[in-house]
Amino acid sequence: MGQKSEEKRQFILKQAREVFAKKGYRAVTMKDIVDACGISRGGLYLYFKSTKEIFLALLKQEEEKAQNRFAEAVRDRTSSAEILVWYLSQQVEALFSWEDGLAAAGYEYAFSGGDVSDQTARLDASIRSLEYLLKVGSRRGELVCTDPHDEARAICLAVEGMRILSHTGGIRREDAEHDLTYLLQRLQISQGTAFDRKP
Amino acid sequence: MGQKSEEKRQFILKQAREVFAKKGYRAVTMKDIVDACGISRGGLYLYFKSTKEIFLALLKQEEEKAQNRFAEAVRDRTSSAEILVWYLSQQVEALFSWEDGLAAAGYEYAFSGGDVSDQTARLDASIRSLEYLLKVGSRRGELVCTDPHDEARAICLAVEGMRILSHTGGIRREDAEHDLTYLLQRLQISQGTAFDRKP
Amino acid sequence: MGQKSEEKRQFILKQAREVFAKKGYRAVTMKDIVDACGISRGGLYLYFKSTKEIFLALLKQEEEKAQNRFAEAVRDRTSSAEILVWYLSQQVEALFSWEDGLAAAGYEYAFSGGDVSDQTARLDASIRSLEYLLKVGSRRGELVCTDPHDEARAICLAVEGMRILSHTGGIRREDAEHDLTYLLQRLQISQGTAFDRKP
Amino acid sequence: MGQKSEEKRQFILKQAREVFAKKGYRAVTMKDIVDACGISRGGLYLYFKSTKEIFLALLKQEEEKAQNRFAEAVRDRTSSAEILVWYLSQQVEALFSWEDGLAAAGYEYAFSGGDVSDQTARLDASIRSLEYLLKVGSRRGELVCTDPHDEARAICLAVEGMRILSHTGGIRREDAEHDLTYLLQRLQISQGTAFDRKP
DNA sequence: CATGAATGAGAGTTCATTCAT
DNA sequence: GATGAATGAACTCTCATTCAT
Repeated sequence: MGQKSEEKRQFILKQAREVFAKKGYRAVTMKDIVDACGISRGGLYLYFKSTKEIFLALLKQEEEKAQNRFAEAVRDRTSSAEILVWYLSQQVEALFSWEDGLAAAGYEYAFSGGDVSDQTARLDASIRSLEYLLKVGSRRGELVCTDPHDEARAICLAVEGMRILSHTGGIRREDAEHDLTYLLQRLQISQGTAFDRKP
Repeated sequence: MGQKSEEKRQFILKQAREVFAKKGYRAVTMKDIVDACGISRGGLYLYFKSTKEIFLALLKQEEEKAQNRFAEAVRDRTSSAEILVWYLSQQVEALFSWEDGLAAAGYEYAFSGGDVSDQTARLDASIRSLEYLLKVGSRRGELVCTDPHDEARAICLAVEGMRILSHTGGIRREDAEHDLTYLLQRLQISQGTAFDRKP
Repeated sequence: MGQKSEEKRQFILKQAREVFAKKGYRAVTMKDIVDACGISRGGLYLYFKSTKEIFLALLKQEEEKAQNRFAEAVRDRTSSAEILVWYLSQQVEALFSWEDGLAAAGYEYAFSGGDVSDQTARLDASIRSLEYLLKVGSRRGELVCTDPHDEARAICLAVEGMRILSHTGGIRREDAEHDLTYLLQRLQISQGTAFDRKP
Repeated sequence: MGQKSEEKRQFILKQAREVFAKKGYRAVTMKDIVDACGISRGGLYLYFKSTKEIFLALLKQEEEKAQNRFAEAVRDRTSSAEILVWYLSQQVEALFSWEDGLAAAGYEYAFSGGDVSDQTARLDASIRSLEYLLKVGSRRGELVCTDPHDEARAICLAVEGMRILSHTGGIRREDAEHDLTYLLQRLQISQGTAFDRKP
């Protein structure tokens, strides 16, 4: 009807995600995805007309997930510091799980001259969220931060650094967790909130 | 073998660098390099047997340059804080100039499953250098840093974040400079050394 | 079988005619026709099993129209010369209108090794009609023609030449009209009949 | 050197000519030509990048031949009538020989929206040549023609008609020769020159 | 009757790699 | 050493045709 079978479309995206996670962006061919899905060459073209189109659809899913992530962190938590800790910890965890599988391909896509406005927007949103938490937390005395905006940027840059390194094998999970702990320590988050944080 | 050969080899690398800087890693074909060098297809194979081999040779050159960079920062400077400021400023500057042209291709190479031990080593060296400067500077009272190792890592991660963003268009030069300033401010570097820093 | 079917068949032919007129013969795909008709792929196959079959059906319609054309020219006209002038003028006019839209595709079909007996028959019929008119007109003193058969062929060949050129852009409407006038002049058609000819 | 091997280029064109003569324009694939030449897929692309490019090269050759044809007709002949007869006879002969093998493909190319300026130019040149011969011949009393320009057009149109019919099987060689004879008769070419004409 | 998702053969095109000169 | 024509594998994309619903 509307878009062929939405179910099949989702199935293709699911399989394609693994392919992109394993091979990056540029190296992926339509044949790779056809093989991963066990469908025919022509069949795939009924749903997507290029690897780029598939990848963009995946990035869109990614974006939605990211938006949910913050909402999820806020739910059931009252202290800003708590939210902050949970939000960042969860992000760092994600780097080393299948959840961040598309990041490498995403960078490659960006290098390939793809439109990066989505990714830029995501980073900006992340910075704003953090800034807000720092501001509120600071006002309530849950943490110490004289310059919420710059501090939010600094933290996001460091997380971004962890992300790229996690995908190139330049950093191990334990190190990343340790580094995050250090960043949080500097905020002098009052005890009681900080260390029941693991997602 | 002969001297003539080495000269040509260097010429090829020089031309290839531009190609990789412009097209990334995966998109580069032997033909691209042949065209950029104005030599014959077969001729190129006498020196390198794949784009990968060429790229690895370029990475090796990069590494040597990076090593020199710290040595250069140290030369003619006595204050640790001064060295630190100069070293970091220069790195951030590089991100937005041709000097960092291979970075994007380097990431792509890493994503492609290439050996990243060189790049990891480079990061480690950078962290160690920073840690050393922080330790010495702190002892001499030029700056404030209670945890040199973790702080060095935090700064390097942020710089790494700037690097990737600078190549995907996610950050502008002014913002990066501002962010670096903030990172340095936190070290409370005593006045007089900090702001004559531009490379 | 049913009346409903025949209606749809005609609808398909009507839409297909436009497609063939626009894209020629070989370039037309079943998909083109499916799209032009707004029906399903499978649906089309219920009526025609290939583009060739559709095109043949269209050619058959053409043939019927051509037969009517002469009958129409004869109706309400008594002078042979008048009929002749009207018949040829109308044919030349047709070349530059949608009426001859299938001609280009028809040639292509012929080149593709399709059966051309229909088209040959059409030409022969045209020659015979002309020959008859020349004979009668000559006998009645309405025009001058010593060799009706050969003259009929000569005229038909020239019209055929105009047809192909009109479709390749090799001749303009005004030129074709001028050329036809010249051919008619040679027959010395007595004044009074010749120049009220436009269809 | 300049254009790979000119010899091979000519070889490809020679083989391709047969393919186009047999299959028309649109139906010809690069693979057809590759097979006809016994070379590799990639090899062909070194010389031509599409069937269109090959076909255009062939049309260019064709054009050169056509130019030579008139020059050849003029050589060793003094009477205009003689030249005219020879020139036209030879053209009609060509229709039924391998010499005109590309005509069908040429029409198809024109229908496909290809650039027809060359073909139009060729027809114009032919008309001009004929007009000139008729004018001179008429002045010298070798033939009778009151309207050289229109007559030249009429003859060329008829020849064009013969051409298309010869390729669709709509006319036989004998008929075409007979038709040409009729066209020449009308010019009342004085005996002695006309019938030693066969090329 | 009618639909439209699915198939797979085949066309176009590019490139790493070889090899005779 | 150096050349560049030649090869053939691999990839993208399109369509005629089928078939379960």
